[in-house]
Amino acid sequence: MTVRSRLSWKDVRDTVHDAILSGQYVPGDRLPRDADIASSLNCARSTVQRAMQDLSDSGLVERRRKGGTHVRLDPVTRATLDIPITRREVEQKGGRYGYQLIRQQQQTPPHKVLAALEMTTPQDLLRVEALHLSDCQPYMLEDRWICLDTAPEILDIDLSVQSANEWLVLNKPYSRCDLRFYAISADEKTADFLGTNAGAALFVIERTTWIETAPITTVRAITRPGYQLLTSS
Amino acid sequence: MTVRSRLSWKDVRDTVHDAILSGQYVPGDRLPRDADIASSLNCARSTVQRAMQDLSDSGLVERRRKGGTHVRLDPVTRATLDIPITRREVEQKGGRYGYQLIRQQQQTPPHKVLAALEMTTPQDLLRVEALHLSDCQPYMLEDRWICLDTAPEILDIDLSVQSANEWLVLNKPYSRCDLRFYAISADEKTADFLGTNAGAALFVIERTTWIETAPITTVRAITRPGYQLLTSS
DNA sequence: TAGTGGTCTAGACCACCGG
DNA sequence: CGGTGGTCTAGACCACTAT
Repeated sequence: MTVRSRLSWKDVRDTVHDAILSGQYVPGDRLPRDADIASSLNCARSTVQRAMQDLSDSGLVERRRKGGTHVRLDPVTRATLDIPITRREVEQKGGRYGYQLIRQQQQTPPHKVLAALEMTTPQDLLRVEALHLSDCQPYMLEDRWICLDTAPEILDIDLSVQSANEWLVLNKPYSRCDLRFYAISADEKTADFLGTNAGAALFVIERTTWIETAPITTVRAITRPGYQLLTSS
Repeated sequence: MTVRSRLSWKDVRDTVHDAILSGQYVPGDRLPRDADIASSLNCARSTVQRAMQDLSDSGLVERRRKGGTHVRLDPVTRATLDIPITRREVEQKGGRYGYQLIRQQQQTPPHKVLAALEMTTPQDLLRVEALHLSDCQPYMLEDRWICLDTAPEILDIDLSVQSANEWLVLNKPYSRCDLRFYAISADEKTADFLGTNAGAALFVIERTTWIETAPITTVRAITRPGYQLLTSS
């Protein structure tokens, strides 16, 4: 007799995952009830629950009360992205971080910015343009709008020393964050800042954050040529 | 006396989250032990555990045995992306989906492709080039390499009818997926397929999948001008 | 080695929703 | 209405690691 060690929820998850990978269940199929899986694998139902929760989170199965658990008909590729503070990103890639404040002034935002922030009443925002450097080479150009109602303390910060990116992340935790990725052709001014030629294809990250419903900031970060964004494993 | 209903783990999560948002705990601070939070909120420790797990998953806190739970020093913006089958993506945006097979042939992959698939021994792969359409307009150009050892059945599929994208997703579940995003300048041929001009900035999605350690496919999907990728949620 | 998070269990009740 | 997943509890033991 071999003494089997207790099953962990990861074991259960992998068992079910393997059953799906092997074709034992195909998209649309209904899986056994949690309780049945539990008794057939000889573990507690809550262990199965934990395993199925994980499979559900990763987009492989769909669960509904009474409806049971089904292999997703339309599987999605679900990925997690981690976007660190720019300083850390540069340092993690082995570069020496540098930072230049380009411009900082209160001004009336264009409608596009108001819309991104989901603001209804127009009001002046703080606009900050800055350049992040890696080993003294341009790394990322950011054009940021900050809501002074939500983050008035930013006016007391010397943004030529500490980047708005860093100050905000450390001092203004958000409860919601929208991200948007796309490509643009560099215009003259942008190309100049990033040390490339007008027309170069650049990767852009737009990020807008709120605390509850109050807008904090929206930023358009234009990366240097060749920049790539990877999933975090 | 009001009778308080039982606390859910989401209540606990929000309570702790709010304490951090309000500045009661700042980055680096140590939070109370789960057991203490449990008794102070009058719920079970496993309820607190569930809540803290969620906060940890979302990148707000860091947990270590014996070390306790700390507010993350270097908060990351953590986002989840859902990338559906291209046909679904087009349809969800309200377009009529179309598909054209451009070329399909077995050939020796360049080193770059081998490296992406983490293959050591060179061997012929199936290369498939295809164009996805939305309302008869070019939507996405894909250049795909498929590993015939892992997915030999693909040779029996008529890829002029069903896209490799769709067949693979439905029939070859993967256990690992790498994604990579960047921008390129359209070359003549690409511009022609996508109905734009050479030099246009295009957003590119590269995806490579494995089942366990066996490579399945790697694909470079070049999107039409103006394409944007958004976070789910 | 001792403190802390991670997990498992068995049981109970609830919430949702399909038939 | 009844079946299914979702959650809470109380307790136990384990695994990791800071001290």
